[in-house]
Amino acid sequence: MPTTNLDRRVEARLAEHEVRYTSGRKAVIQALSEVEGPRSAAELSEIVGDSVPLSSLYRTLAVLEDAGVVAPHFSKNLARYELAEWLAGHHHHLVCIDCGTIDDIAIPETLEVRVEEIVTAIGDISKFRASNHALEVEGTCARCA
Amino acid sequence: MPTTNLDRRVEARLAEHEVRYTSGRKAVIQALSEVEGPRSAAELSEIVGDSVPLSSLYRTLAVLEDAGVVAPHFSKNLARYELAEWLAGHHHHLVCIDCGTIDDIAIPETLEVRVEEIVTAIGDISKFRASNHALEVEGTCARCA
DNA sequence: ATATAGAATGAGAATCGTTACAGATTTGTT
DNA sequence: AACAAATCTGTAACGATTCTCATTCTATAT
Repeated sequence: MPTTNLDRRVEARLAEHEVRYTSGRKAVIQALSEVEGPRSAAELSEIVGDSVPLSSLYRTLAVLEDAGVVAPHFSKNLARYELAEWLAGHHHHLVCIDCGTIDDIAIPETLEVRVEEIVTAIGDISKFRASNHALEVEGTCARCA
Repeated sequence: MPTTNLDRRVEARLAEHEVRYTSGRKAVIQALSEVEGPRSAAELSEIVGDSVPLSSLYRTLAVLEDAGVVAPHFSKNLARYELAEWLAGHHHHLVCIDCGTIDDIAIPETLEVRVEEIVTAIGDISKFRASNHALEVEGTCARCA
């Protein structure tokens, strides 16, 4: 089990939260780093196999979420997890209204700047202090089209 | 039970889908029209009381969603419903990272146009057919600030 | 190296929100 | 009133998630 750069960053973050970077947690991080978008516990279980039992998987996700290493997304009554933005980079979401799959999409800097301008404007007209944002685009994915 | 303008619009929409606008369905619509943001089945049950049993409430929400009268919103493993955008108006969401509350926010037309341009651009660079969108702004709400 | 304390694990039971089922009731039509 | 279809409702079933607790592991002190 090689220690990647990602591993090092996760380990450091977990250390701040005084929890260990165990092999089960490593397996989940590894799995999440290999897929495109958020994945449910069941989907992750498919990937990691018997090495991480379902009950441990759920607990692992809770620990990782708590430490800010992964972030949950909810759709169709089920939670899907992905690496937090400081690990995966800022991105937006394409949500398929047919199959529920969520794909990440990073947009060109020029567009991103325009999104940020809008978010700033929203902060100005509301009593809300914005710290992050995501554009959720709903529609039909290539597979369901 | 007076028939409001909202009732008439909902009734027409349901008629298109060949379902009736019964008193239970009316009660749910009424409840949703009186609150600020999305509400879960349990929360709605609190409002409508015994007049709509929980199992009926769930089925009612399914019927209304099917007809496009209400729209679900997922967070923390539970579905919250609100009136569809053609009834409540297009809006975005302010998600408080502290208390979890989601507030609706409608933005000025000039900003909305810019959001739509960005969504269109995203559709162009991906193989995704966008039908709707929502800007999810994360941050701290006035109460938690 | 070994002992020890705290952290982490794993199998199964329990819980929660939600859906499916089936019989009873209501509605519109004739 | 009589009928067929739509709707309702209590209960059972279900899937996703959380909890429990006995066991295993790990870091640290000795």
